[in-house]
Amino acid sequence: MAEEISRDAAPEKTNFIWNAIEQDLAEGRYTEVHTRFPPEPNGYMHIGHCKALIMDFLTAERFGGKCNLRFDDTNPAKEDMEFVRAIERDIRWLGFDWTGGLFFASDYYDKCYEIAEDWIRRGLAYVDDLSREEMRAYRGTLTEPGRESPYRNRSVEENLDLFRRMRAGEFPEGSRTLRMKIDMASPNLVMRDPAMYRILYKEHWRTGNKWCIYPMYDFAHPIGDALEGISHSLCSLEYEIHRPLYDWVVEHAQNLLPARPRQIEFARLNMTRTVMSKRYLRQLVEGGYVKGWDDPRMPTLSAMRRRGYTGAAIRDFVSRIGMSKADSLVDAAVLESCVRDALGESSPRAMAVLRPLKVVLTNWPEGETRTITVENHPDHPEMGTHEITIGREIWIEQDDFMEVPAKKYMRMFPGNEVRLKSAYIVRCDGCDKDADGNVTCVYCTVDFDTASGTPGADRKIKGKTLHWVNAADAVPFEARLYEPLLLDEEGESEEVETEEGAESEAPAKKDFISRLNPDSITTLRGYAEPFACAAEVGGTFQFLRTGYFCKDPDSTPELPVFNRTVGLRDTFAKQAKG
RNA sequence: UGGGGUGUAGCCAAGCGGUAAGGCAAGGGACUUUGACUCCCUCAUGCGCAGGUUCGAUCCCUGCCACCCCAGCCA
Repeated sequence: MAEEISRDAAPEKTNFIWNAIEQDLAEGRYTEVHTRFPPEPNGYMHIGHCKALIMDFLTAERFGGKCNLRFDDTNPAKEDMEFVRAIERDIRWLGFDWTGGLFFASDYYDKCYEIAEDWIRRGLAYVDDLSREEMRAYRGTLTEPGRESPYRNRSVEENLDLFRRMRAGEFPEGSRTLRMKIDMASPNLVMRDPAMYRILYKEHWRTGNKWCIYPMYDFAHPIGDALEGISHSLCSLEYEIHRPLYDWVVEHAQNLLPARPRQIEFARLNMTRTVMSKRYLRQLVEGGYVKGWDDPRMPTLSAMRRRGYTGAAIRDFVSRIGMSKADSLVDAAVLESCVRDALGESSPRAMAVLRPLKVVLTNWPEGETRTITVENHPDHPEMGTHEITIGREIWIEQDDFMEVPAKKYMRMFPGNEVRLKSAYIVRCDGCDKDADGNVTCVYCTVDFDTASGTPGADRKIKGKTLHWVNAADAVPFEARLYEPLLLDEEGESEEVETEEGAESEAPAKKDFISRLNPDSITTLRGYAEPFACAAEVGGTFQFLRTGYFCKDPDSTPELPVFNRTVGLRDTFAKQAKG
C-alpha cells in the first residue's frame, strides 16, 4: 500500500541548476549555498524579473543558505534611488527577505580600484586612449580577430600614472578607459580586452562625487559576488558567453578575494500576449497606451499588485513553469490559472452585476424588503457570513436573459425557471422592449415556497442559478475589465532588454505597436452589493459568476472602482464560440 | 562563413542506458444554489533529422538541420 502511494507520488520538483548545486555540494566544491539577487535600480520590476528573483531566493531557501539583495549600481547615468525603494517593496510583496543582507555594487568601488591597480602592476590591465569608434574598429568582427590597441603595451608606471589621473579627473569623459589585457584574437568577443573602467562625470546617488571613473559590469559583478561569499551566481542566458570572463576576473583577483563563485545561466521568461522589455514598457507608458507603470494591464509587479494578483500566485507561477536553458514562450494562461487558484481559496464571494438589466418580481409585495444571510465562502464557513437584501426590483446580468434562447441556454427566458442565488426560484413571464428592440425590463414570478435554506428550495429546475443585486440598495460602481495588451502570437519572440537608441529596432517597434490590442480595457457601470463596495482599497472578492475583482485606488466614496483581476473559467462561452 | 548555447505533445517541463512524470491548454463525463470549484477519463509506438555503438538509446558516438546569444566606454 505504501509502495503504491510512493510510486504514484509526483517526483520532487527539480531543475538542472539544483541538480548542479547538489553535485557541487556532494563533491565538496562548496560547503554551503549562498545566492544573490542583483537588480540594476533603473526601472520597475516586471514578471520577467520574478523568474530570476524567485530562483535566487528559493535556491537559498532550498539548500538552507542565504540570499543577498545587491543593487548593481555601477552606472550612475541610469540609476535612481526611487527604483531601489520600488524593488525592495516588490520583493517584500512577493514574500521574500534578503536573509544574507542588503548590498550595493557601489560598496565595492574601493575594492575594485585596489584590484585594478594590482592588475596594472601585474601587467593584466592597461589604460587605453582609443576613442569609442576606434575601439570598435579594433575589436574586429564575429569572423575576424581584433587588433591590439597601440596603447596596449604601455609600461606599468605609465599605466599607473594615467589611471590615477583618470581617477583624479584630469581627462575628459570618454577619452580613456582601463582595459583588461586578455586576448584580442579570442573568438569570444567578450574576451577581447574588455573595458574595466570608464570616465563618467556623473554624481552617484550613493557615493556623490567621490568617483569620476566607474567600473563596468563584467569587472564589478564577479568581484561583488566573491566579496559577498556567493557560491552560485545565477543569471540569464545572455551572460553565458560572459562566463569565461567572469571566471577570468575571479581567478586573477583571487589574491584579493575570499571566494570563488560559480555562474550558472538559465533561460529568461517570455510570456504570450505581453512584452517583457523595459524599452517597450516605457513606450506603452510614454505613448499613453496605458495610464502608467502600475496600469493593471502592465506586466510590472506594481501593476499586478494593483490588479489583484498575489505574491503567492506569482511564486506558484514561477515554480510551475520550471527552469531550463531552452528558449521558451510561456502561455499567459498558466499565470491566470495560478491567480485563480490563489484567489479561489481566499476571496470572499459577493454579487455584482456588470451589465445591469432590470427585473420586476411581479408578485412581490410592494415596498417589502427581506434580508438574507449568505456565506462568504462556500467551502470555508470560518470566513463568516454577511447580509444581503431583496425587494420587488432587482438587477441581473444582461447576458442572463434572452427573449429567444440560444441552444443549450439555461438562464432566463420566457417560460423558464431559474434560481436567484441564495433567494428564490423565479419564473420568467416576459419582457419590455424599446423602439429599437432592446430589452428594457424583465418580468418574473417568485415561487415563495423555494426560499433558500427551506425544504422547498430543494426543488430541481432546469434553469441555472443566477447572481443578482437588490435595486433598492445596490451601489453603482465602475468595473474595469482587462484583455491582453497584445493580440496575435504569430512569430512572437520577446527581444532581450537593451538600451534604446539602436537603429535596428525600427521594424520591431512598428510590429509591436501594430499588435496592440485596442480593446485591452473595458469600463462598465454596474451595481454591486454594499458588502463589497464597503471594502478597503486592495480588497479582493469573487463576484459570483463574473470573476475575481480587486478594489482600485481610484475609488471614491461616491463611486467604488473594481479591477477584474481575472475571469472565471467559462466553458459555456467557449462552447458558444466554438 | 567565428565562438557560445538550445531542440521531448498546442505551450512549459521531468527524464542522466532498461522501454516517455507533472502542469497549463484542449476534449469527454460526474457533481453543482457560481455553466465556477472539485472529481474521473482522453490527449507523444514518440523525444529536431540521418546513421552508428548496444541485448536494449530521449540518454553514448558521428554527421546534418533549425532556432537563440555575442562586435556598449549598458547591465
